[in-house]
Amino acid sequence: MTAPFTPTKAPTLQDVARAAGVSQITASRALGNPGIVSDTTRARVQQAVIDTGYIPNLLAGGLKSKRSRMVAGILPALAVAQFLPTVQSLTAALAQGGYQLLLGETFYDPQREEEVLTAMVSRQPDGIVVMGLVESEQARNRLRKAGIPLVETWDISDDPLDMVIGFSHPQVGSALAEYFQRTGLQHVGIATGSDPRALQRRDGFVATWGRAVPTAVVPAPSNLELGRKALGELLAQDPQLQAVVCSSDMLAHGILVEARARGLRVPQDLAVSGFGNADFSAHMLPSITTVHVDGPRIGQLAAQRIMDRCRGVPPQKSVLDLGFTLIERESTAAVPVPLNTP
Amino acid sequence: MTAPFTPTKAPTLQDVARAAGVSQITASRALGNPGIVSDTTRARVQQAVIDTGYIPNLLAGGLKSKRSRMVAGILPALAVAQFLPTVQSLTAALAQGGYQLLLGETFYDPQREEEVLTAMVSRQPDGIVVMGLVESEQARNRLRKAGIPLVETWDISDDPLDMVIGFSHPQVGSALAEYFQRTGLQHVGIATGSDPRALQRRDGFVATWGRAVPTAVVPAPSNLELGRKALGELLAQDPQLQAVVCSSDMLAHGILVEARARGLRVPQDLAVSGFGNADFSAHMLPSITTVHVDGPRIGQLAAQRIMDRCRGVPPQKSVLDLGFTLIERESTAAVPVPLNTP
DNA sequence: GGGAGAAATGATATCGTTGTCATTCTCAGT
DNA sequence: ACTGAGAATGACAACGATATCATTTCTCCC
Repeated sequence: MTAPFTPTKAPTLQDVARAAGVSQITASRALGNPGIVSDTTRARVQQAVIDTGYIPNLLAGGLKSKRSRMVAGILPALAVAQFLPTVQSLTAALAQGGYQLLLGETFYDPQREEEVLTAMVSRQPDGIVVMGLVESEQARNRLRKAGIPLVETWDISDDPLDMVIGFSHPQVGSALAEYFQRTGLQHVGIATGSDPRALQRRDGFVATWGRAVPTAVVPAPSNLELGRKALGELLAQDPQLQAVVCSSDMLAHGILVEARARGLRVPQDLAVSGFGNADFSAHMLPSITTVHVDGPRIGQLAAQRIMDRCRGVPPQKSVLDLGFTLIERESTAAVPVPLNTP
Repeated sequence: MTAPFTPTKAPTLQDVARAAGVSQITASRALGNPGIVSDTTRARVQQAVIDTGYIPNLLAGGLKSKRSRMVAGILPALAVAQFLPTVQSLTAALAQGGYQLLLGETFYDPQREEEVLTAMVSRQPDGIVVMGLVESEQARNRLRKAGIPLVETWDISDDPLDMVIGFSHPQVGSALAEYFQRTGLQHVGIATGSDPRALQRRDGFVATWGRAVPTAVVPAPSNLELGRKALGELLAQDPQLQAVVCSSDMLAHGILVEARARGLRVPQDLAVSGFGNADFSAHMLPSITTVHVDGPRIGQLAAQRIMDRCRGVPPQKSVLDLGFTLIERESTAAVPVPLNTP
């Protein structure tokens, strides 16, 4: 029978203070608010920290100060590649400010979302960053009451819980529809993941396109294999298919592969577009036309907004539309009508 | 001048106890140790929780109980795709046990590693999971003293800090060398990321191969573009190049693309292998020969070991070699000698 | 030299929970 | 009815830091 793991007794601020010959509270100030202690005291405390190997207990500090210096980051799944640059820049920006990221995955499941959010809130994060919007109405209510600074990202909303940094998915769909309208291609299909934002882009596309189009919906998160299958489905729906609009670059990649397997040339026989501007898209053969969104900036801004708010900076405009850019590349380059036609 | 954000006064256990008409400590037990309170009391407390909207403060609980119910997860960067399945299964397994993941990125930088680990330790995690081994000697010392359950993963080690779950990178390199030796190909090159484990695989390859090979080292994390460039470098070093061994599937993918750009057929003119068995590898044209490692299992085992240790289960064998599998696919399929030759 | 004001330090209470020990209550067994 | 074991509950202190208010020490200027 072994005793459960218990941390070996670590030195506390009390030990540091004793070693430095000052009171505990002075030691606390020397570390947390160095400006208000004398130079000699500060030096003595700093030396004592080194001697004792003291590492502050942020749980204890956070309990009293109500600043946990943690931020919750919630996303559907790490496998959703489009969010990774955002999460990466978020952690980096937070780390710089002394904050850490608490990670939660919802798997596009409202119930999981509620559980994850409750688990997060109980850890008293100083802020919450959500990839996408908070779906569950119950979760929305609880978050409103919790009053924790919150940033919803990768979307915009009429009814934000707090702050929103993103762009309009219907507009993306609409822009893609306009782009393909200019190509003059008639037989356009859609391959889309089943997540809410991808479906919004599809709806935006269809609305602007003006008529129904063959569609293959694959479960999110999408991948290359699903892209290959999707092309089969779309060709079954319309053997004269000329173009496929995809909800992710990996899906578009799958279309590319399957097209080659079937002897279809891209873009001559089939035009393909993606979404997200993945790091591989510019370097494929053919390179993939896609929609670029500044993911790292989203993460960086979210981190900044939350840290600002904790420092007492008044809230800025709460809905920030970062927009998007359609990047035309080889996978749709055989367009008969030039892009800049008015 | 706005006041800094402060959480609105949330109901505490005290409020729940008052609402339920019991003492605070009984309320605590009703929630944390339901077996030892009477059925009626438990029901009253649970109702009070709902009425008040109580969410426990795990910071406070953790301070006293010395159980933060958080686990630190440290990886070089989220952009290193091979770790994602591990992190994903880790968060999932931890969430199931009521634990949350604190994320830290080191960017292959020992100093960052130290900073990140200090930041983590100060949040009193119940365990730490590191992708790879802890590099910095100073960090290793501090972690030894901290006495926190720790799992190093994706590698094995003679001198583990605590627990290790992974496999031998030199052995991977060696297995690849043996495989390519059976093919009879003479002109083999290596395209590798600059991270320590990729370099170990390279060294293992070279040791078994028996002589120096053309090598292109690209900065980690690797991507498709770097793979394309690497093929150029390797062809410059050896115009008769017949095969490229890559340190990641994305790098191999880049080789594939660049080969096509140069009119080289894979595998007839150039054999290519990767590492990691990315989700796209099996579905490419040609599919990519690669080395498979059970990433999700690593995450799941790491979570289990740490949670077990917190529950008092005695430490198991501290070094666990999960091995790896070489998966032969089309990108090396034109081998003249059958794979199973003794 | 005296006193005002700032700088530096300290004492005490507190954050919200759980561990420990003490107390009350219930009920079977004699 | 009495004892004692066990169940159920409670009182109190403590976790390790910071907020608040109080006190001491120093500096500077008239």
